[in-house]
Amino acid sequence: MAPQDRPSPGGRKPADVATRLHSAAIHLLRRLRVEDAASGLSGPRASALSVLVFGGPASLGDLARAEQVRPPTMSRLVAGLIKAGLAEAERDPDDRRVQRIRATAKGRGLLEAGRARRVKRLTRDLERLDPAEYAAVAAALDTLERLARPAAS
Amino acid sequence: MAPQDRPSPGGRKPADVATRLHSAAIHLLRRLRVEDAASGLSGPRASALSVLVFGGPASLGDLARAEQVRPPTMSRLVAGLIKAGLAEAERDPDDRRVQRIRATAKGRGLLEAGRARRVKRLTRDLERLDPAEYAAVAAALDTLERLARPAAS
DNA sequence: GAAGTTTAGTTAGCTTAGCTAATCATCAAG
DNA sequence: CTTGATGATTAGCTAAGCTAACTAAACTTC
Repeated sequence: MAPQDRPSPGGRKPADVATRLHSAAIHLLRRLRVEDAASGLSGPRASALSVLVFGGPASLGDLARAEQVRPPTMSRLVAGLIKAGLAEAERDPDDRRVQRIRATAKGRGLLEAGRARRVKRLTRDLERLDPAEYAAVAAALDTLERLARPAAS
Repeated sequence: MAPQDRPSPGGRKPADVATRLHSAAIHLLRRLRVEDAASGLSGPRASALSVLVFGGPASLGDLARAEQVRPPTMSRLVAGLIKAGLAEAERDPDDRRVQRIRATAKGRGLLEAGRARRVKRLTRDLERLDPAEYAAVAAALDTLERLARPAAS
């Protein structure tokens, strides 16, 4: 392993911070994933549904792009969501090639419940931090959100 | 977007911080995932290989637990890695039921290259932050790593 | 306005990844 | 030496990913 690959525990250089932040995000989500089994929703379906719930109605192509997946894949994913009563689709009257897909109340409810379980667990962990640590996380949030935004480059 | 979906922008309550942190982690990784196509490794394989590279040799059961996957799934995943020359396995001499699986030099190289691409992109983004934002992220790192650790509860 | 081009989605057919159930092999206890 | 427990594999299914090829609708161009 080359020397610069060691994240140098207290490293402040951007490459070190990036390495550690990347790893922390992976492990944080992996840990929270344990809660997902309870929802009955597969990962890809939950993820697609969340785009509909938090982003509002979208076309199939929009969804495919958002999920970084090819149109045929999203086509079947959406078909599954519709069959399960979690989403519904109608033809756009202005351009009858496109579908307007949206979450149903049932879909919204299921997704919110799943997300609530993950967030609840994370909330408990945050409540156990000492005040200084908690403040550090809270203070970094705005920036983390900016880094997470698609146009962050 | 429904009103309750806005996580109360300046929210400092643990539940708000948890919601925003959760969402930021998801979107951050989704954005970095764009870099993964170049590695030629599928997500699950890359993830399993990373456990071997960063955690050292492990048994098949260890890997399955780490990846939150059933043993048969990991069995096939490992078979794929071995066939591709990225990992190798040998029987544990003390208990010949268990396999000791480890990454090969080729596997390590491939994984490091992929991770390097993701980290490089994140590094560029970090370098564009102004000093105060950058400091806030760096200051939160230790705590974020603690939250990400399996035993964080 | 008919012909060609582009764009949105779907269908067909393949591979990979996930699961459960059943099996094999080895180890540990009695 | 049998019995039971444990690590891993095999068999066989469904879901999720892909590419290639297709349909349908909407533009463009003459």
